[in-house]
Formats: sequence, structure tokens, C-alpha cells
Amino acid sequence: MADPEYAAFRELVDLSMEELCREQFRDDRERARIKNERIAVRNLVRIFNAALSLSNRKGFAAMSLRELSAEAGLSMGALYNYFASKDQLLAMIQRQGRAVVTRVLESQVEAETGPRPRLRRAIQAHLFLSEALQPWFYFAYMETRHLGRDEHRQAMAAELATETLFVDIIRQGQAQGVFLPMDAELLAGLIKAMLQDWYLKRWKHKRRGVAVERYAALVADLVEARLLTVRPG
Amino acid sequence: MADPEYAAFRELVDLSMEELCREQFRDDRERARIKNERIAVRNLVRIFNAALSLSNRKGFAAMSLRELSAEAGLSMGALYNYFASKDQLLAMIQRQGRAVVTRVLESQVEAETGPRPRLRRAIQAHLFLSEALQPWFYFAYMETRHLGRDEHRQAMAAELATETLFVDIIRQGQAQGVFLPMDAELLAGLIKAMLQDWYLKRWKHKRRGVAVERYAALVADLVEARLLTVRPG
DNA sequence: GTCTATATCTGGATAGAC
DNA sequence: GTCTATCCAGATATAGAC
Repeated sequence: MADPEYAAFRELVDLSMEELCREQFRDDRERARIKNERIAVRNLVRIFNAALSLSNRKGFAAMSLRELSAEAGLSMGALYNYFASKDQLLAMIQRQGRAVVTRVLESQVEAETGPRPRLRRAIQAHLFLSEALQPWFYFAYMETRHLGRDEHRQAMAAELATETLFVDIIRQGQAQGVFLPMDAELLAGLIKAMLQDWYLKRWKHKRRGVAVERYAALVADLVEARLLTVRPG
Repeated sequence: MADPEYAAFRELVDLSMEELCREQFRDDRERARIKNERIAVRNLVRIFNAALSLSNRKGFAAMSLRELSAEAGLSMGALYNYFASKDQLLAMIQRQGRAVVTRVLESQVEAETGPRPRLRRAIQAHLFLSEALQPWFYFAYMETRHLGRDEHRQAMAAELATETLFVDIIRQGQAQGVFLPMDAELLAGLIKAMLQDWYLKRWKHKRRGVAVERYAALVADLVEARLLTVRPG
């Protein structure tokens, strides 16, 4: 369990879009205009999937609600039972994904104790998660700037929270004398950048035939080389 | 000259938008509807700057040509003397920037010989360049997917070309026994990811008060730790 | 070279039948 | 709950005066 494969991870946490949409439905059941959960969830799944697919091809702004209605298999009128405006749809998707990501990441890190396994686990969990929810991660990254002021703030806060997770692990390791001293905040930033590249530049990694497990090991090794300065071999 | 400051670099290569626009004008002087260079360049500068500024706030798709005309200080009609369609404007900006970036990067790397200084110089040059042309780099990254098929191909090719620059340096160092063996392509990819973060997540670095020189040193140190496994201090 | 005015279309959003 | 039909604001692009 110290180094779970991606397949195992994917079963561990239920990451289906359906689960994500069911949460969305339950979160504001009162305000929702559709009362039947089965129907509401089924349609939310269609809408979210269609929105992610179209947006990731052409951008959220360029996606028309007519296209969305066609891809989701619902009429324009029906769509508006699930969100009040295009902007609200954007915010809904962002918020719901963030909740899932935060929850899973934190639980994964807690599963380890020592600084070294914790760091590796955090890196791996982030990559596995972004692999399982790739369309959402890409969407969240590219469309953050189109959020309203408040939602935008929350997105930045979430990004910083993720980094803090890494910062804490690094500082813990430094306090214990396991890791060498260096600016933990900056290193965490670099780690985040490498993790983001995994879902932002998918075509490149696919083209090179790099699997997610290998990428995880690569990043972890690079970071450990700096923090431990082990000699290879 | 081994480790030039950003200020020096900025003087070294002329990176003004004006220079970039003058090239644009000369490149298709025949087809251009405006014949007077002074006027054409002045207006191209206004248009490009306005387009970058607006696009980077709200996205190219969400930027209307009315806004562009207001920000650039030209009427809608006048705009269409400088490009044939909104899509073409997008392609123009992308292409012109790419040309400048490629040229500068390659000349910078050639200025050094040994693998270690070369690697450091390449990292630094990329960061300095993206600092000097920050709006363009951000724009190029975020809007690549909105390009037509051919232009999109060229953008990906340019990205790979930049990485090849790093790959070659790493392989050179490995061949000389200066760098430890490892997959050069993958490491180059990680380097690129860290370099991109500099202009993609500007708010974060600003907030932390990290200057470009410091960031360059940080990335270079991390990479060297892996390739050299030097002991600090 | 630049402007104003306008043709033409497509977008988000809603009303009301079923 | 879902659909069709429609409103109208705002988009790109162009024509023609100056």
C-alpha cells in the first residue's frame, strides 16, 4: 500500500462524474428546480460531461449553449432547470470539483507519516487524481480567469491550499533533519508546476508514451535529489 | 557576462513590441493595405498591445472587436486595414512572437559552450525572455487551442523545439560525463513546466516577492542537484 | 488612412404549450 | 420536466463618405 498503482487508487476513491454530480444535487437540493434525484443526477452528468468536453476543445466562452444542449441531449429550455446562467454553470463545475480534490488529497496525505513517504504520496496522489479527473483539472486551470471576483479568489485560495500541503511536508522533513534546508514555499511551487504539466500538456506525455506512475516517480526523484542529495547507484 | 542580470539582458536583445510589430509589417509588406511604415507600425503596436491586454484579462474569444477598437484608439473600420478577421489577428500575434522567441533563445544558448553554463544560460534566457514579453507568453499559452489546425501544429512544434534545445544540452553533458544519466527528454519537459509557471502564475510569484533572477537560480539548482548530485555548502 | 453607419448573424435567456 | 418558438443585445464584418 506504500506505492499503490493507479488502478488501485482509482477504485479506492470513487471519482466518477456521477458521484460528483450527486453531491452537487444534494448540496443545494432546496433551490434545485428538479426534485427527482435519479433524473437530476443523470442530467447533471450529461451536462457536466458535455460542458467539459466542449470547453476543453474550444474554451468555455466559445462554447454556445446551443452546442451544449445538443451535446448533452437536452433542449435549451431544459438546461435552464439546472443552472440560472452560463456563468453560474462555470462556477458550479469549478466548485464541485474543488471539493472532491481537496477531500481526496488531504485523506491521502494523512495515510502516511514520515516526511519522505508523505512527500512521495502527495505527489502521486495529485497526479493520480488529475489523471482520473483530467477533463475537470484542465477545465479548472484554463477557465479560472473567467470566474467572477469571489469565485476567482476561492480558486486561488484552493491552489495555495494545495501548495501548503506540500510546504508542510517539506518543513516537517526539515525540522526532523531528513530534508536539507531551503525555501519550502518556492520548492512547493515548483512541484505544483510539474504536477500541473501532467494534465495541461497531455499530448506531449502521450506522444512520449509516459504513464502516470512513471511521471510520478520522475518528479519525486527530482525533488528528493534536491532535498536529500543522495548519490545514485 | 556569465550570469547577466535581467536589466542587462533586456537591453541586449531589443524586445520592444515596436520591434516585433515592425517585423510583422515588413514580413508581408506587399499584402498590407497600409503603405506608410511609420503609421502602420505605430498602429500595429497599439493593436497588439490592446489585444494582449484585453485577451489576458478575459480571453481572446471573449474580447470583442469593439473593445479592441476602443482600447487601441482606432475605429472598427480602421482595424480591418491591419487584419482580415479576428482569427487572423490571433494567428498573427502567435506567429510573430514565436519568431522572436526562437531567435533570441538560440542565440543565447550559443553564447556558452560547456554543458553546465549552457544549461543555466538556457534556463535564465527563457525566464528573462518570458519576463520581457510576459503578455505575449501568457497569451500564446492560453490561446494555442483556439488556433486553426495548421497554426496549432506549428505552435506545438515550437514548444517541442524549445524542449529539444534543453535535451541537446543535457545529452551533451551526459556524453561528456558531466551530467548523470537519465531520460533527457523527460527532464527537459519538467524544466519547461517550471519555466512556464513563471509567466502563468505571476500573481503567486509577485505575492511571494520572488524576482526573476532568484527564480532562475532556483530552477537551475534543482535541475543541477539531479544531474550533478553536488553536496551543498 | 480613418471614420460612421449599417447589414447580417448568433449569442444567452425566457415564455408558455405539452 | 421538457420542448419549441422567440426576444433582443451584442457580435463580426463591410460600404462608402471624408
